[in-house]
Amino acid sequence: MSLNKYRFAMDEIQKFREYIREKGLRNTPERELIIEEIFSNHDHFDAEGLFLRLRNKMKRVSKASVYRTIPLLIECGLIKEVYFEDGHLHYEHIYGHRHHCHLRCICCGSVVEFADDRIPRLQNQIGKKHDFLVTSHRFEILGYCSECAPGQGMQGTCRPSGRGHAGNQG
Amino acid sequence: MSLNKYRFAMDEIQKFREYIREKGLRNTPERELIIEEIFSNHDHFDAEGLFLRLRNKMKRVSKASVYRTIPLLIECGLIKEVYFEDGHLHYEHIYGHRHHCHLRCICCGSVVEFADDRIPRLQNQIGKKHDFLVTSHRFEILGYCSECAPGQGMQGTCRPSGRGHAGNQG
DNA sequence: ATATTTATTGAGACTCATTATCAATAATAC
DNA sequence: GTATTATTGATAATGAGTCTCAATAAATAT
Repeated sequence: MSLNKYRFAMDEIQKFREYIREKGLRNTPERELIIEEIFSNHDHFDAEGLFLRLRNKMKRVSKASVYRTIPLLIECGLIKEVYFEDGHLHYEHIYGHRHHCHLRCICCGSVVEFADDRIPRLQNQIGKKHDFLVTSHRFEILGYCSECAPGQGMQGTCRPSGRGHAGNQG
Repeated sequence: MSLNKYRFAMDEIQKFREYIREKGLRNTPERELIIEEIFSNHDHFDAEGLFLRLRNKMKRVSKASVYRTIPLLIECGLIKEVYFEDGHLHYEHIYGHRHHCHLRCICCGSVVEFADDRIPRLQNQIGKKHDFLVTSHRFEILGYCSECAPGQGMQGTCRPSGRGHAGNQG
């Protein structure tokens, strides 16, 4: 882990500690290990994978604690859900990503991140119109990546989407 | 079921029959019962609820058949996934809805549909930019509805989100 | 009509992600 | 240091969704 990354994780741990204190909860080494692990990597992750990464590094944290910590991190805004695929949720942490959305291949599952200034504007206008206090949005565009586009021959590599079906959207 | 609604469902069943034929599959009364039930109602639905609705109307269709039919209906574009909440996916059928997105209250779970002409345009521009053949999108705005907005007193009615956590998004 | 082929069905077993249980432990407040 | 009580880990329980398999029934050919 680079010095930089470590410093970033420290900032996030600090934010988490404050949140915990405000809620009258308790700070624990297990929770800090989980946050450090999340912020040591910029990829999307899921609960099981996170648990295994910790275990492989000999950080003893139970699966139950991983599952219990994720909602706390969501509540304090350090991570967010990005999509439901293969029967479970996938998350990402907020550091070092400007706010962005996802373009996802419905064939091979590959994901491209994108950002567009018009999206937050749209979000706010629509929220105002319907009298919602908007906190966030999720914009996901689905289709075929260049590798998987029909008629390009690469379709054999596409895996069927697993449990929960990540299928088409109108 | 009004005459009108019945006619609509027939159109959809027709579309489904063609899809089934093209794929070399077989049409069955169970599948037709499932489609009729879906199109008899304009609300969002989930697999379990659909199964129970059928059962309450004494239409004998097994849960397995419900689960097996849903992906077929997604593939042929008659229904689509709208969100993952309370540990499972929720769907809607396409009839009588122009394409729209959802504004969802992260507190009480209420959903408002909205449509905006700028969204499909955005989708296409972004798809082109990243060399994706776009088929669809899902734009979900999260926040607090007017009933649940912080500082408005109604927060006691908010239910915690269940399994899978429908929590905040950046 | 009848026979043939094979997709579909239903019941229930199974998988696997997530949550609940509970006794032991350990943060925090006093 | 003691009391209070949130948290932990191990594991049981839950529940959504899938698989299995023998029986059934569409579609098609005869």
